[in-house]
Amino acid sequence: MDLDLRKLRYFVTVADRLHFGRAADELHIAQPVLSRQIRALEQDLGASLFTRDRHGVELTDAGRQLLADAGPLLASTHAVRRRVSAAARGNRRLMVGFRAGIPVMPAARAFEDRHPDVVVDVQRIEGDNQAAMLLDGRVDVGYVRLPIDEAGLRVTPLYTEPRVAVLPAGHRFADKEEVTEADLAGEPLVWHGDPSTQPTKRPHPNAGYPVRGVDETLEHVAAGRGISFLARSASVFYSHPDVVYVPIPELAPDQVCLAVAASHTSLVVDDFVTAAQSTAEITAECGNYEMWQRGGDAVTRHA
Amino acid sequence: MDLDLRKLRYFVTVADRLHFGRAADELHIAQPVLSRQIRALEQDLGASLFTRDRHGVELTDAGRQLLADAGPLLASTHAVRRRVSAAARGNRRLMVGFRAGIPVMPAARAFEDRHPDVVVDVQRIEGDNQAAMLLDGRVDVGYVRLPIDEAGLRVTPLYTEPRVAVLPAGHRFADKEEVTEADLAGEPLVWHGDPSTQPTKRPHPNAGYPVRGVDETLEHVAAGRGISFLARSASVFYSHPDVVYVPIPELAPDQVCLAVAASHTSLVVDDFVTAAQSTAEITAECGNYEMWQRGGDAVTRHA
DNA sequence: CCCGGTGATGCCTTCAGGGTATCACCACAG
DNA sequence: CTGTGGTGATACCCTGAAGGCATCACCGGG
Repeated sequence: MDLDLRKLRYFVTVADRLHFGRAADELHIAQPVLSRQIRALEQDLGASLFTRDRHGVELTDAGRQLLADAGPLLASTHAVRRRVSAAARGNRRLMVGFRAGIPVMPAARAFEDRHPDVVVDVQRIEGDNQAAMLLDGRVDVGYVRLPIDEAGLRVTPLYTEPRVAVLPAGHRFADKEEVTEADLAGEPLVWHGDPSTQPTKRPHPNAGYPVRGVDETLEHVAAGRGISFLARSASVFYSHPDVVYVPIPELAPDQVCLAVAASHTSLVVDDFVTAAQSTAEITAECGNYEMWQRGGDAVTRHA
Repeated sequence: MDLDLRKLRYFVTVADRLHFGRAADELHIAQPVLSRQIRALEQDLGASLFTRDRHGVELTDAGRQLLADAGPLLASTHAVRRRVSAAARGNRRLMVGFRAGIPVMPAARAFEDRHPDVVVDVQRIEGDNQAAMLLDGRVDVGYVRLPIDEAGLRVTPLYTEPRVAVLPAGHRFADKEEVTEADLAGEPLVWHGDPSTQPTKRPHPNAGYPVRGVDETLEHVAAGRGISFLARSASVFYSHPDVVYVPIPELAPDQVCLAVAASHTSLVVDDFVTAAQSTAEITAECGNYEMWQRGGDAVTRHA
């Protein structure tokens, strides 16, 4: 009758490993049990999920579909647990995640004016975990930068901001007023995020070094392992003696959005989204936040 | 460990009825079983969900949070079942839902050019079921009209279109070129949708008659039970001898969006969204779809 | 003070989920 | 050609949770 989430979790493990024995090992159950559970799941769904021919387990079309759906589904069950526990503790906290350089406090203050009983917590998130943090409920709402996997999320565009190139101090373009993408073509790239989550979408197809967070980016660039790109506002908060920032106006601007887990039904969250939208308009248009207005053109709001 | 969806479904029933005995009856299980299952769920979540004091069961804060989350979660499990079954049948179909008057075929044709192997099915949806149809997978993608409960959905705005007032033939404004909201203030309203799903958000707070679909709306208006409002394009497809349409330019325009279940991860769906966005731009701007470009006053009237 | 209706408890049965031992199959080394 | 290692499937048993039935504890209204 109801989908069995335990079997679904087992399925995900088998689908990842494509090996019953090792999957069972990881799940700390015996292999025969796993075989039976998967078969039961197949019977329940009325579809075979794996082809077990000689030497090798392979996903069927149905299996691929289930694997694609299972992740968000399991994540949202975890999110439900978190939210219920929070509500049971008489939760008056809202966890707001943000990528480096995005100002959270204006929206938080506007929000706390309307909800004096709710405490806003803020927490840094990174490109490689921003979606997961939202999906499993570790943050209620997140200021994210594109690209992001929208599956399971409600994503509201806020504004865009130009990007800067991050170059080692001795770089041949380090003294330029600005650079173009063509100038830097062929340079090895220090890219932001885990290669398994965002293998495409990087500005250059070059091999390079995967990093987490702005600090690591700066260290790698300073060490001469490559160059990188940052949203301009992020560059304001981080500096390194052996690194320089050079505007690269040609590069597509960084898009800042507000994201909420699609399963997250809460008036409090909705109110924060509203507050964030109006304060984003103010920061973008009036520039009462210094770093937005630093040099160059004002940040443009994204339609 | 894993959330138990059976218990969750039981919980939803109890939370709806606020009565263990009747909930058990509806679930076709014995009442003691239900009591134990709910208690087990409370223990599993580490939170009490109901206050069972004398004469009445009441939801706690945690229970309200769980009730809000449980619906989308259970719906998405049904959606997963549907999608897996579809994939197992070697599904090459895409079910597209649409509200009355929204042209689907341009996007469907553009989509089928890119996916000759996929058959696009279209299906009418209504304001009171548009979200549910998407959430439980009965349609893969939906052309919806706002307002819609965005929980569990990814909603992409497409365009807006003006609305018309729907008046009985003998109405005092039936011969006007256009009317304003103030003109019609105080008129009883035939509103679209189930009162439990959209009790707010109607243009007027008047009492009125809930209906499903455009046909019923016209019947009620023709019978003199009230007036109503429609997107202009919807009015093109439906006529009634005793009903006239009058433009009401002042009223906020109807917003047409494309919605997808947030849990629905599929390249095919993403491609349809892309196709819909570009064709929406074309229909809105170039007017190769007649009814979109009809001049504001060219709305059809029926004496 | 009893009575009807509520949800909770106690006890039993059934069956799904877990374990161990083993089989059937196949590639490959000797 | 045959043994061997490694794969997933099958057989069989045990435990615990879900279900049913009977009953209790509680409380408001005659």
